[in-house]
Amino acid sequence: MSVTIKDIANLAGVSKTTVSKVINNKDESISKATKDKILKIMKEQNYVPNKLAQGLVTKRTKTIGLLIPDIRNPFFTDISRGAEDYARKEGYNIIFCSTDEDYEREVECIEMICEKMVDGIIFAPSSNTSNKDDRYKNLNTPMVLVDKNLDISNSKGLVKVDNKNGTYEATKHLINKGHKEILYLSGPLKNDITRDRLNGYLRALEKNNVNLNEDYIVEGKYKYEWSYEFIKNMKEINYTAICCANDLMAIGAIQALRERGLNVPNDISVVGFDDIQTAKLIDPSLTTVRQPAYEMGEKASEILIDYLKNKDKDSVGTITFKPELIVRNSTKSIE
Amino acid sequence: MSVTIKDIANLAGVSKTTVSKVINNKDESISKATKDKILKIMKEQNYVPNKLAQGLVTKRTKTIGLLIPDIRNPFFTDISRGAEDYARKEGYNIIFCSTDEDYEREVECIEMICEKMVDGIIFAPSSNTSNKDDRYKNLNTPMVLVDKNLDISNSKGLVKVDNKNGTYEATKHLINKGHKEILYLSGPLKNDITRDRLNGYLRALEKNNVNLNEDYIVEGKYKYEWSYEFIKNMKEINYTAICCANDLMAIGAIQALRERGLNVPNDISVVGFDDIQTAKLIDPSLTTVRQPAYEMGEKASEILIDYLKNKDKDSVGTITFKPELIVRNSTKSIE
DNA sequence: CTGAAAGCGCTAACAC
DNA sequence: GTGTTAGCGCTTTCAG
Repeated sequence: MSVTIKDIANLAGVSKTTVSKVINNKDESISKATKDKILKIMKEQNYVPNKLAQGLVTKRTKTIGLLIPDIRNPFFTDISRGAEDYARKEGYNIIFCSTDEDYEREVECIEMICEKMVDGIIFAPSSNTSNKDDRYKNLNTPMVLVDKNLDISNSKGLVKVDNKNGTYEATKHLINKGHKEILYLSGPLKNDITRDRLNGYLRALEKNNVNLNEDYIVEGKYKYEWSYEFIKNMKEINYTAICCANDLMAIGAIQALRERGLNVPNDISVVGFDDIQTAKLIDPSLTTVRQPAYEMGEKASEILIDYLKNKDKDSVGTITFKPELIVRNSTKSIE
Repeated sequence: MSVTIKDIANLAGVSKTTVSKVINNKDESISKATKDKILKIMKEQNYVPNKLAQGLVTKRTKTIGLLIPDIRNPFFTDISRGAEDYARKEGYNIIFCSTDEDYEREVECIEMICEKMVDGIIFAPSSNTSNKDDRYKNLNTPMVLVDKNLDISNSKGLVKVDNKNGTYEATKHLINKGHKEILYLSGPLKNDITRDRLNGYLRALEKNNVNLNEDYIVEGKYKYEWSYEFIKNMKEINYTAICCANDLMAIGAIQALRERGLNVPNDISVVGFDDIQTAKLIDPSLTTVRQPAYEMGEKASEILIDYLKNKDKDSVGTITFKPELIVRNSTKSIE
């Protein structure tokens, strides 16, 4: 069937060992003549070394597993691409699994992936995964966590984004533009990330001596439809700006305001969070907070591969990325 | 280090063979007692069979390679997820590689992936990849092509979308609404897909006895900025509808029309192609043509895995998916 | 400078 | 019902 190291050795009239050495560039001790000969034959025969066999003896497969909730979520799409690009540079491939935030699936996927002897795992746990759980305990495959921490012994680092800082900057931006009545549309507060974002809003008010009006904080859903309905049905619009926990909510709010005859940004300013593609395409384009997802993916790969290169290394701890405020046309100074 | 089949065999006081048989469910001939014992020990020891070793002897790794231009392109994101979901159901994992439409990278990635002994490859070639090239020729890994055909011997099928039919339906929709002056904004015509889409437009006119005005066909770029500038700078708006080769162009056109004081859909109707997320979020929401990317990914996986199950199977030939017209608020009957 | 031999963890005939 | 043996394609001591 396909050509093996043995075939090359026979053809070249040398031993497998010698061929192996040139494959792996451990050829200081091989004469130029035989080396060239082997190389030539390998090329002619279109030989590619079987990584399975290699991996079996070296215990390194040069592939890493990527576990994310859903590749279709743009945040994770970008993380994946970042991870892939860094990995490729280092000669690694990526096996990916979408877990749909499903606990059982996470466990299944980890098992599948470990069987394949990946060298390491980049894992973005679902928001429900409990820290208490010990199902990942027996794992000795090294892991880098993304976005959410887990108390596991083989973790080599955590890459996350400073959500609090994101809404902090967004809110500060509004305050700097003279807004003091700022509605905050939050996602479901049972979730850490959601709470961090809310805290950023609160902190920005506090730091800038803006009074907090509890009524301005509304817990909702991370959906266009939710914010649209909410704003549409509000009795009174007694604020000059809205800070939203994600872009979809911001876009829904803008649409509802428009239908109520209010202009964004002239009457009301709106900021979002995420910087989805739509943010720059709508009218007015949306001021929002971009998460450096691609860079985070790269970093996760980097930490994992660095560790793989030097297994004495300790966990790098938590690497926090700062989100970036992108100012567009949905926010405006008051008056 | 990690526990092997040998350890289990020793612990259970049986041979590796016996353990192997229960691992692979070839246990008709194993007594219930020993089977249970082995199972119990495997569980206790947290044993997972090493797929590398298995693969080395069975010649099947249960992983498939996925080669796409860019995972961040939503069309390919959805294809990937479809492929992944079907593959998982069948016990396969996916290694993915983004090629950035780069010819050299495609070749590199295929090589990397073949070394890892994937059982098959799902390949969406870059638009520039020439049929003439023979670099993929020596491959004996089976392949299913997506979106674009390639003349390779080991192809087991091609999954594509009927682009022509897509613009045909979109144009027909406009004609049905009474439009006769329909501007067509095309992408770069060197590309097959782009030409197919244009042909759909032409065919719809012809079939419905609408005169073709050559001036209505404009070759541009698949970008928001291009159509925005183009419409913004047009001397005369002498049409009642625009059919765009993708959604970004449609959205750019709508923005430019708005800035020229024209209302969509009251003054001008606009249709797009792709159904990106933004399409339903903008105001007015965009009538467009959705490509069944997820389903295409599933199908590609299905074809490949079917073949893997029965290697006598011939190529299934070309499977063509019909795009779906999604009618929203950017189109309206004339008068 | 090169090769023989052992072994990675597993499966698959074929005996017993 | 269960075990023996050979071998998948490769790397790695260790000799020569």
